[in-house]
Amino acid sequence: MSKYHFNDIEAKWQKYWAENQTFKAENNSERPKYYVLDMFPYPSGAGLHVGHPLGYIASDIYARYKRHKGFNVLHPQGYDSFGLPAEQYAIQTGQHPKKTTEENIARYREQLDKIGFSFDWSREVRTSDPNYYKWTQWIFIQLFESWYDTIEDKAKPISELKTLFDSEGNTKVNAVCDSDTELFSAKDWNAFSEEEKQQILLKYRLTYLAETEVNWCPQLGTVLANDEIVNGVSERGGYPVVRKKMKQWSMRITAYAQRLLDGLETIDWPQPLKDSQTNWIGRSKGASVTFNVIPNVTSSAVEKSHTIEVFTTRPDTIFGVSFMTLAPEHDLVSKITTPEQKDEIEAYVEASAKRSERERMADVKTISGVFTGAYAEHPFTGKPIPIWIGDYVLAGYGTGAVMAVPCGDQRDYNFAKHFNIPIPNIFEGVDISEEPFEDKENTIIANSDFINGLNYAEATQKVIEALEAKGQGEGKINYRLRDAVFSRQRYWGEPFPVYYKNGMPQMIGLEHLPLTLPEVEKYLPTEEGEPPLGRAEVWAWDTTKKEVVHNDLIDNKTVFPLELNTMPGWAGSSCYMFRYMDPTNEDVFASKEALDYWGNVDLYLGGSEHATGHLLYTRFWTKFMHDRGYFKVDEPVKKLINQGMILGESAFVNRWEYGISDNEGVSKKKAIFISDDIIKRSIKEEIFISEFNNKTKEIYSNLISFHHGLMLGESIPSRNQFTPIPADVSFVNLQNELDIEAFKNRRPEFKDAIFIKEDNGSFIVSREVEKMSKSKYNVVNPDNICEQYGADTLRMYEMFLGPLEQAKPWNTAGITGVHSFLKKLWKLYHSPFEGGQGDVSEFFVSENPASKDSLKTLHKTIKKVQEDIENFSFNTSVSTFMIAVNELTAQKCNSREVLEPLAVLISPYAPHIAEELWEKLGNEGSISTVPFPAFDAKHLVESSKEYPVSFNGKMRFKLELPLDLTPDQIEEAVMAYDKTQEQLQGRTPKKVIVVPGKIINIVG
RNA sequence: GCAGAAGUGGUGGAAUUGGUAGACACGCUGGACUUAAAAUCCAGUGGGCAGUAAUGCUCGUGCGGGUUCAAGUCCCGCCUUCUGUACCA
Repeated sequence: MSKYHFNDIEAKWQKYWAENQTFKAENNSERPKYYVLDMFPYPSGAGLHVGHPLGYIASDIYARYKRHKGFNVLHPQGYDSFGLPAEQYAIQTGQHPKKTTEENIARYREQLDKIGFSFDWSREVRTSDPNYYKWTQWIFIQLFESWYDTIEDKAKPISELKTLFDSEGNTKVNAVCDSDTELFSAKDWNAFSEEEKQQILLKYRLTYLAETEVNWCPQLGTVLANDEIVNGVSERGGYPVVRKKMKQWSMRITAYAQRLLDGLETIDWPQPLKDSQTNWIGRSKGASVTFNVIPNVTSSAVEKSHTIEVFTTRPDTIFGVSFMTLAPEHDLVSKITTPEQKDEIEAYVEASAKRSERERMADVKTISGVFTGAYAEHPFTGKPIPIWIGDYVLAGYGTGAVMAVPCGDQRDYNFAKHFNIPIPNIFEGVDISEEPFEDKENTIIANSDFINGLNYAEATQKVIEALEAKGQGEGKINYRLRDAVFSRQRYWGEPFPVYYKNGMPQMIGLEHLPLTLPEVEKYLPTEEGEPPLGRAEVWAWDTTKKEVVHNDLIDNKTVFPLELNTMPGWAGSSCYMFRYMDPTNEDVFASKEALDYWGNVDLYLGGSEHATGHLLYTRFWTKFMHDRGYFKVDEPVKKLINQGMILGESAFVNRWEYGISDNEGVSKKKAIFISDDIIKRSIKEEIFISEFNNKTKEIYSNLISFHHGLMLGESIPSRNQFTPIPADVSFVNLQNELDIEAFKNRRPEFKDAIFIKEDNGSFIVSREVEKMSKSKYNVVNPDNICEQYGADTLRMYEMFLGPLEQAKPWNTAGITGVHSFLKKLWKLYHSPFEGGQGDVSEFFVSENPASKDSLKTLHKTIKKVQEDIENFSFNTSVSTFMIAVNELTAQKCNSREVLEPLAVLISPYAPHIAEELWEKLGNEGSISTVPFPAFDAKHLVESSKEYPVSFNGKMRFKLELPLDLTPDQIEEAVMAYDKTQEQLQGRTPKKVIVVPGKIINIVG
């Protein structure tokens, strides 16, 4: 006995860790804290594939390393367990999403446990657990009860705002609010009805209910946030998205736009991720300008005076305005359109509303628009400017209207050219007959009254001053970021703690939370188009009994209807990292002591796909919680690393498209699959048809006669004569040979297919690297790897694949190298059993001092591994371990002095084998908190160096010299050396470069 | 279009401030052990040329220039691939 029985060893230690709560973090500790967090997993039905644990393994190594370094490490894990897939599955099967979610979590847990992570499971949270979402609802109420003060630049309780309104109205209040908020005095305010007051306060609350234009996805039956839409279709499922007006809860994230930008300076996140947040927030500096619409006396439609507000980044070009364009959805469109233009405008508005976002994006080339018949007055020249509508102007950005300056903007230029609108030139010495002049750095303004001859900056300044003097504009900063829609018309999410009294939302008292999700008989919207919660029969709030009661009791006096929407996926994941600090606290979100002790996350590992969604919302909520005094910190994550995706190597069987189309159609066509090596060879050697014919004839002679004539062509083979059909990678071995029977069983439609094989009888698939996913049949499961090679091998191999941040394909071929490394490591601690046979050996370490060489190996390994971990370069430390074990094996090292620290060094990477060896070495307890071996430079001190000697930069030979020589002595020694003279062949060197301890270069 | 990252053997990848390019591993080739296979162990392995050989020469880090005694690494100009993002006024 003493082979490396990894299965037994791993099961033993996983059990030990669980029973002894080895990785439980303390909220009170003398040791310094360190918080390592992983991406919050959504427990999908497909389970984990080998790509998922990559980041978890890296963070686990780091967490374990930090424990060896004496830190109190918080390394929790939990589940983001609300979400669409479970609900879609529920709709299809009728199973409660709670049930499938729990099953999926159980499977995830089993898989995670097998890999040997050092999670503190006592802190597990699940977003779908009422004890957890109670606090999500609580945060929602805090947001509802807050407004944003733009002077102090922080969120404050709404009660303070009411006090201000009581005493001075809203005229002097500096707050973030809806753009249509009207001004009122204290007197007005006090005269308002309670309902009117509530209506006004909604315009200030950080979460508010409003009629907003949303992205509606009919197939998913819900609205989506901007970051949930990719290329105009839903991120999940890829369904079309249309624009629709709905009453929705929104989050006033725009209040935090500037702070979300500024905060990026303070955190150590990858630049690309910061860049994408910066772009998403989209800050641009310019001015808002108000244009007065010229009343049209002949038109009854234009009676009132209207104004159009626009945002521009180029106030300096204001004299170049030759028309204005409104988004088709703009409120003014119906009000200013003249009767003559009415039909045409209405047709255009209707057509553009029907166009999905995707269509609009797909065709950016087509220029379209309609003249409204109305004119606006230029603020300086007073000239009339025609007002158009066009869908190149987006309703959602700025004010949904632009002052068009065709000479200085490509889109305005295209529009003007297309509709023959004049293009006045306001740039000095620039030809705009072919294209606009968009370069603001080299602008000199002309034909522009009081700003002639000025550059961009000067002109902008002057124009803003002039606009302010006229009361028709001001300098302004605009953000692309929109308020985030927070309602989803779905079942499987957090219920809002909200009921409606006269249509006005009311919060349920904090002491009555959680408001738990009701039961429904179906997970679909109601026939009336209400969300699934509309099907719940017990879903009304009794304000006297303070409980949820049957809908029949609704009287709108004491019993009121509850909100039917649920919260989006990001609700539960925006503050979870803080709840881990005190996850079982029933009285508060987390105790002040716990929040203050742990602060924020020191290291987070996750993919870059959450850049503009989850990671932005998390920063927003954290800043909000900070403002309201709950969190000491205002950023959730100090350092963030994006792990690269592990890609799958898909396998394809190549179907020969031999072009048969008999009278009865393609369905009769027999599938012929051709082994990939034959195809490659055929293409290379141009032996296409004859080879296939011969092979086909052998296997299925009837086919030749059946398809006679079509097999005889002498066309030159090419790849496009073959269609790659995906084959499950589990049916393919390391030699790319397909298990044909297994393939046929999985794909019955090919059970009669013909397989043209290699001469040796094998069938070779072609390979392609793609994203790993169930739909591509290229998923590799970690469980099988753990079973076959062990978790320690899996952990080390995932790290060995390459740099953490880089995307890389998974290829199981290399895993044997890592596995045999662990076997060699094991062997190092064992010696042949006396009188035994073969590889039978027993544990053995000697107490004798280690050799100088072995100590050198150990210490250079300590140095390198420590540096690697701190630089997150885990792939290189795996190589370092291999080198160390190879060297120690060669040195026949069996000394405890070296082998004991070696086990500690390797334990973050391969914890199970390290624990086992640690125990065999006679130690008590877990290796996990043993101090990391100290590096001692004295073992690396050398007395001589084998210098590479170069001639004109090319290394020719090596020369061993003592390290204590001066450069002059080195030069002397080199020049005296035979080989030097041989190289020089009598020439005298021009120069000799000596870098002591590094290199010698002889020039000449 | 814009922004970012990356291009090194048959493959994954090393090379920390410019200083021996290809560490480590896979794969492949040869050998040992075995009836055989697996496993294990040993040796070799960037291309080309010369040599029986030891060895020597030469070309080589996407392409073209440059700086330097010395460039995968620094500078300038291109090419390709990937990843975000896109009518943002």
